[in-house]
Amino acid sequence: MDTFFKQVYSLVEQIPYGKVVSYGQIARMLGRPHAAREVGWAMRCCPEDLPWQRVVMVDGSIACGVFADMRRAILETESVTFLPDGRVDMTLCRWFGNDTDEYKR
DNA sequence: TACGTGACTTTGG
DNA sequence: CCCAAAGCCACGT
Repeated sequence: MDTFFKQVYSLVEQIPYGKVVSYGQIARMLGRPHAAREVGWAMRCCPEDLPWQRVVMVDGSIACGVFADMRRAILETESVTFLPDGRVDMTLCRWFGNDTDEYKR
């Protein structure tokens, strides 16, 4: 992992089953609190090995894209808790790094 | 090298 | 509470 990009992939791969993380959250973990868009850029590459569907907006809503509906379906399959609004329950499913707590507000 | 764009976040009206 | 605008970082052209 030499690039921010690679770090994003590694981090997303570490997201446990039934958990989700926001773009800004990831960016903050990697030391780029304002690089949320970059995370989205990395996701745009859509590696099949990458569970990018677990990466959502900070408010729990699914990111843009024609696959938005599909992503929601996948997350439901992942046993992720959804709110009646159609958003992920970040309160219960937000995943924090293993030990890093620097990104905690 | 410079400008434009984007699967975001936060703050203000 | 909802809508709009600004800010930030990296890649593509």
